[in-house]
Amino acid sequence: MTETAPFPWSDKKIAAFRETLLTWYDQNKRDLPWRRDHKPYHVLVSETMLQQTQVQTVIPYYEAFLTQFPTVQALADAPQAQVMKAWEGLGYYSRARHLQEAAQQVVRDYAGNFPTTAVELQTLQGIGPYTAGAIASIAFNEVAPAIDGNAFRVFARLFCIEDDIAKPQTRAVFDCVIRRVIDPARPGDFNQAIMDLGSTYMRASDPDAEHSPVAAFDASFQSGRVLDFPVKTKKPRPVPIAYLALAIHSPAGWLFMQRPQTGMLGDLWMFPLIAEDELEETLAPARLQEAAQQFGAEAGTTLTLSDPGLRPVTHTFTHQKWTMTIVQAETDEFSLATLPARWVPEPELASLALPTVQKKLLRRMQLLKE
DNA sequence: CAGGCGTGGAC
DNA sequence: TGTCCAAGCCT
Repeated sequence: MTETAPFPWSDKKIAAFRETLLTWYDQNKRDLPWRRDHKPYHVLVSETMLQQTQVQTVIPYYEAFLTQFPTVQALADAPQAQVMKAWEGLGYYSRARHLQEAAQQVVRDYAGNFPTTAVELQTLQGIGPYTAGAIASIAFNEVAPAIDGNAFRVFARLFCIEDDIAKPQTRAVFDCVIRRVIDPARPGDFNQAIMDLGSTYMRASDPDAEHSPVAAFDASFQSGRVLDFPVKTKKPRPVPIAYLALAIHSPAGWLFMQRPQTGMLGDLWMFPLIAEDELEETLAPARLQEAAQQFGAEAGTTLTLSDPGLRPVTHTFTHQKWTMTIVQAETDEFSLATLPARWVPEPELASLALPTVQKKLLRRMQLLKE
């Protein structure tokens, strides 16, 4: 479809689509925790967790998060470490930091009452065009599209839209189409119905377009090209990276470092890592000494290597594949340098926000169950 | 704009 | 094991 082509659906067809979609939704919508009410704070928390994350994964995190931080005020006032801990294992950790920042913005700039328009909502940290549209439509009945992966896929199929959804500029094409079709009487339900459709009959893999309630409106189905849509360029495969993970133990516990706020696994705690390409060969004791000195150990500190036999741990991220060789060492406690580092006794491991990759290391060392 | 940013499930 | 995917946002 080009920008100059006339809109392919008549007003009558648009009305029929809305009726069909919403009738199906009213009878078949999933019973999800965040559909119990339409409070903007609840919508914000759920939509943030749902970014690039499946419903099944989010449900327990959502329940626990709202128990711990029941109001936007409570989240704004909470210690940041507590928020990161609540996010542990969910991934994309900047979402947690941004979510709390947004709560603080609402408290500080809006006296605790959420702004009610998509345009204003987008000024809050972590809220982009999708989440703003979702909150505005669901909580405040604004006629605003909420264009996520489901909406891209559903409308690409309904209209056989060939534009590459991986390109940012494509959003405008879909925004234009959806504004034509969205039901102005029930924008929030319309957006959620599209998502339910996109996760059932019109899912990415193994779709069931034949039995879809909107099969009659589905141009890709009518032309036998369901799997040709949406058009989306593929992402590069993960780059392999080899690390040594330094598991340094003293009577005070294990040496952990807090990762920088920006970048991967920001604010979370891990063993110090050394990229293997920074090393000549395997880790000589002298190199371990050198590394320990960076954390504050004096030159004479004795480090005894232990348990060299652990198999490496692998962990794949979206864009990197890590292989980590664990180097365990025993030492006397030394005072840590200015780095964001701590000695962590084993009972306190549970109170730190640890990424899954760190938990894998601990499991391999049998310091964590499972 | 392109690329960075996690994790778990499905196949 | 590899590959792709899932209710995106930030820089």
